Amino acid sequence: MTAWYEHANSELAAAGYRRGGARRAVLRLLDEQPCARSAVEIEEELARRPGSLRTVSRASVYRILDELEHLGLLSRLEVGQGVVRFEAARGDGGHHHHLICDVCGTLTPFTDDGLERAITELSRRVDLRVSEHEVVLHGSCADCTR
Amino acid sequence: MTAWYEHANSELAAAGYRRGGARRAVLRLLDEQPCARSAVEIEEELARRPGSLRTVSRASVYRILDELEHLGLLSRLEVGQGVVRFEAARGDGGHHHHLICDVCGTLTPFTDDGLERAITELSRRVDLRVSEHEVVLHGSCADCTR
DNA sequence: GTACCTGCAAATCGTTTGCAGGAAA
DNA sequence: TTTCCTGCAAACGATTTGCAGGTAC
Repeated sequence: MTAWYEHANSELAAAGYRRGGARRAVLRLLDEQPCARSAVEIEEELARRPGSLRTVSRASVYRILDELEHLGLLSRLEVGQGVVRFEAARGDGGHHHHLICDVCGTLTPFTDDGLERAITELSRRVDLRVSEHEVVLHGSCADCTR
Repeated sequence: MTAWYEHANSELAAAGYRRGGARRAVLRLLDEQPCARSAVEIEEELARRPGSLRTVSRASVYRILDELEHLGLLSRLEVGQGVVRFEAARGDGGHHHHLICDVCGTLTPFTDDGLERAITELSRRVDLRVSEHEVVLHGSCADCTR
């Protein structure tokens, strides 16, 4: 469990949410993920390991993801195939963007300082109060290109 | 009608597609758009002006968008609300990215050379053969911030 | 005990597909 | 006439919602 998990719990408590077993399971699973996951993936992963966590119904997974996103604890990522994925918003330390293989669908995170600088600068000049940004590079990964 | 419209028509002919009235109407509508549109928006817009273009069934809109995307004539954009939007891929001249107001949903195009340079450079070092990229800045627009 | 939390099943909504008639070549 | 193009309606799959029972406080 990382600082994000602790932070998420206190934010939830501060927002008046009660402790619910389903929510804790979703939080812990998301806390372990290296990259964004969809609601269906989360539901299946939780069902796959009844020992360590617990199963959570699909409706609850969606509701929980929605609450967490509204509290700013998750980042939403939409990329290909009309599926929405979420990942822990860990603040500056965990900020990254995504590479997606359009052949196999694999999602990989990456970071780039030059990119961040360019985005910070242009955010100042556009006619929008920018709260978040997201960059996705599409292509074919090493496995699929071979 | 722009060069893109002409180009799209010859690409379609070269790919062996016949001339269909529905496809021409979708092409012309997309040719007029300043920014990405969803299938539903396209269907409604076509139905709204029976004089200049013609109505096209929703299924055909989806099929046509799919064909055009596979021929590289359209760029796909997924941003918020689980809706897929498409816009004419006009080549270097028309390359741009998007600002989205998370309050009212308005989509606005923008361009930035510094951003493009940063992306070109990082595309070289990542483990993906990059074919496209997309940048979205989220926030609240001037109207919604006031 | 009250108000929130959860699961189930039904409802939505964007998108896709099967099929039959109409149009282009 | 052959093959493609379209529309309609049904099918699909992700997401949302209504409702009833369970749980935190």
